[in-house]
Amino acid sequence: MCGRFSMAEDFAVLEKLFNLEPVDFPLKPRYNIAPTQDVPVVIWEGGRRLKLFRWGLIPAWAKDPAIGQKMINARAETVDQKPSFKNLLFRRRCLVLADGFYEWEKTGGKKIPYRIVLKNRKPFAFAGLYDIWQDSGGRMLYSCTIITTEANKLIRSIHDRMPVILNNKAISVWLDLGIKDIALLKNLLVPYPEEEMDIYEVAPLVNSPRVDIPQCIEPVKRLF
DNA sequence: CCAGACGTTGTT
DNA sequence: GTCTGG
DNA sequence: CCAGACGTTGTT
DNA sequence: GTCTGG
Repeated sequence: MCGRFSMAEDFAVLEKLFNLEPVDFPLKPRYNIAPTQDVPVVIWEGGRRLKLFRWGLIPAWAKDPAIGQKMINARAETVDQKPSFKNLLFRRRCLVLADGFYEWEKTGGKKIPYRIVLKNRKPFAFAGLYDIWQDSGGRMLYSCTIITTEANKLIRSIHDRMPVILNNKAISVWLDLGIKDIALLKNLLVPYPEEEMDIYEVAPLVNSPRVDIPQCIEPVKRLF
């Protein structure tokens, strides 16, 4: 699963790396992003546009936006079958930008946080879906979900699910809403190669969603 | 037909 | 135990 | 995802 | 909106 991640990179770097249209708002570095918070996403609007959407998908038909707290992930295996996601797969695909994500290893009564990054330490893109919800006053609320798949060998050591990360080629396909071939799209929703990733233990201070400081992404230093 | 749910994860 | 808030 | 709250009444 | 259960 993916229930927490980081995105501390400057937007200028993201512009260059992902070929974005000029970004006209500042991005604060985030070391511990939790569900219900705004996350940087990219959608196609005559170019790759960076936006901030709320994490936790609130479907257009929802009466209570609280449902979004349960929709932080969508399973790749069933995303084309679930009523909540099926249509979005064709109409509202997005990227969610990150530079690392957290998974917790649960053994016995203990819970140890780990951070997973790319070996090249560059930001990357999760495969996401979004929707637009309107409150009673007609105010639009954009929200998104991150697609998950089975864990690769590296991550399987602590957890059996991981978010889908798209390489450059897959990013272009995912953002092209002209592409509606389900098989083609689902082929993108696979585990990222473990040989291109690193994993390391971090301090439990990351557990609290209120803590959003650089120490969240630092490796735990052992005393021996 | 209408009513009611619509999700994931982990654990048991 | 389960739900809500971050 | 984890942390933290979880209730009512009446009074200010 | 769309699917499932009754």
